[in-house]
Amino acid sequence: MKKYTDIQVLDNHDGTCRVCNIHGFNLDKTIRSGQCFRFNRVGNIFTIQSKDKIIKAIQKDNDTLLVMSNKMEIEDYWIQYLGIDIDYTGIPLLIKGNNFLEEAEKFSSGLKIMKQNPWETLICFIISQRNNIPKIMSTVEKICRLCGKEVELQEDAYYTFPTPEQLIDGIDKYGEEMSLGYRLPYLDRAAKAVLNGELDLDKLQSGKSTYECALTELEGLYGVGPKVANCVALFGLGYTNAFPIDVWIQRVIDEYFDGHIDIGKFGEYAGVVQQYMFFYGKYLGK
DNA sequence: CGCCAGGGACGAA
DNA sequence: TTCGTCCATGGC
Repeated sequence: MKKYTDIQVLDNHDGTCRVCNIHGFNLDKTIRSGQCFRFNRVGNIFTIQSKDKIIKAIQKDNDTLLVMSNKMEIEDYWIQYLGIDIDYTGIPLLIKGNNFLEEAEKFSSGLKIMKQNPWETLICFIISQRNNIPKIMSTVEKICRLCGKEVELQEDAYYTFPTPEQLIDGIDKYGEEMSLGYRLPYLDRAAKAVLNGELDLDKLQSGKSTYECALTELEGLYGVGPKVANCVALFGLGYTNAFPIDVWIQRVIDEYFDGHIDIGKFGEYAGVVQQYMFFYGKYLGK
């Protein structure tokens, strides 16, 4: 998969930067397509958090983003995090002739697969089980508030995403108060596996391991099945071929693909196609 | 294989 | 107001 090399970050010297040549990247579609759960939108201003970092971002036009952060952090972290640098021009050829996918691609244009922090992605998608997006977001916010550290931005208080250690301490301290339900032991055991070195998420990233290897490792965790493992592989580990199947995707497959889809032909873009199906299918569903 | 387990938000009825 | 459903998984 090709990467854009001409994206420019221009410092406005007022605490903000302009990110130019973003090749049609759409912030709203990307953030609100159900990949990430730590954001807040007021009008066209998105506040986005990852680990201990935080930005405010506004889409100015098709080719420009205004981001409140420093140039280095935007270049080294947020552009990759938001998936702005990945070129999807190979997709139209792969879905040619399939009416549903062509419509979905049109509807989703500018939506990118994010490259989130693996640990954060794992915890968020364990929490996502059998929950809807508003509930996932409030639960994630809650574990950050209870277990993370307070940080301030423009006189507002925010909370960092807890480290494995902080999460374990928080679970000991607050337990059921965290309203995690049956997911509580899943989170506890995942955090302990990372802390004691049993699970090295960094080594599972694309380029350092394989999709099959990563999936096996993830599914070995208590409370992690194929759905969550594929979400972590796709949104956190960089395996764009991962194809998580949730109730929405299953509904789309049943309704528009006669109950079966051959994802092999989408190759490394399978996960992107899946996200188009999710985003468009959910829109059609309501 | 089928069923059940926390819980809370949300929309349909 | 009640009821079904929501980006699942493990235990039985």
